Amino acid sequence: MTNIDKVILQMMQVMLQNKLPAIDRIEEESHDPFKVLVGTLLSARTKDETTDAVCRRLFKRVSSYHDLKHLSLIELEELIKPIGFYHTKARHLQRLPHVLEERFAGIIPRTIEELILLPGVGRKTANLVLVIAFKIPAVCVDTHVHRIMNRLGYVSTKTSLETEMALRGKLPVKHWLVFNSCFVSYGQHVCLPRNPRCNECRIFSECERVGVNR
DNA sequence: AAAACGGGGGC
DNA sequence: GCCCCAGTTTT
Repeated sequence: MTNIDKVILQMMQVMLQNKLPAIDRIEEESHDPFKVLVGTLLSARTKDETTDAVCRRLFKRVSSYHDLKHLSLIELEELIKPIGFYHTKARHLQRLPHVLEERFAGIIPRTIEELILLPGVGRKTANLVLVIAFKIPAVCVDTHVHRIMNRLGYVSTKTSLETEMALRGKLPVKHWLVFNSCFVSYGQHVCLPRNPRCNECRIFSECERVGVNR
C-alpha cells in the first residue's frame, strides 16, 4: 500500500468515526439535478450553512431553469445576497437557462466536458454535480484537496487539474461518495490553510506544510 | 500565473 | 483585525 492510499484511508476513518453530517446529507437529500447544479454553483467560497439557507429561499421562487428566465439581475442578486460573489453568480444564473436550452435542450448534461460549458461551472463544480446528482464516481479538487495533496508532497504543481488526474484511480470502492468530503472535513478541522493544527494531526508523517490557496 | 470577485461569521 | 468559507473567470 502506497503512502497516499494510507492517508486517504485514515482521513475516511476519521470522518466516519466523527459521523460528520456530510455523509447523511449526500445520501439522503433530494437530488434534482437542476437544484444540485445551482446549489453547488452557489456554494463556491461560501459556508455550507449560508448556501443552504439561500437555497431554501431561492427554491421557493425557482423550481426549474424556466423560472430563472423571469427574474431580473437585481431580483437574483437580492435572492442570493448573503452568498459570496453574489453579483457574478447572479449573472451566471441569468445566463444558465439560455445556455441549457441552446446547447443541451434543457437537460443537465452528465459529462464533465459538457458541464463545464455552463456559466459559472468549473471542474470542481462539474465533478461535484456528477457525484451528488448522478451518483457518478468523480474526484473534485477544491482548495482542501489541492492543499492537502500539496502538503503531503503527492503533487508538486499549482494546477488543480493535475491533482485531479493524480487522484484518479484512488477513489475507494466502498465509500467513494464521501471521498471528497474526507478532504474537506480534514482540511477544515485539522489541515487548515494558514494555521494548520499539526499537533492534532495523526496522518501526515512527511508533511511539507506548504501554504496553498490561502 | 496572477488578479478580481465579496458578503458573512468566528474569535 | 485576521482567518476562513467544498472556485470561476478574466487579465
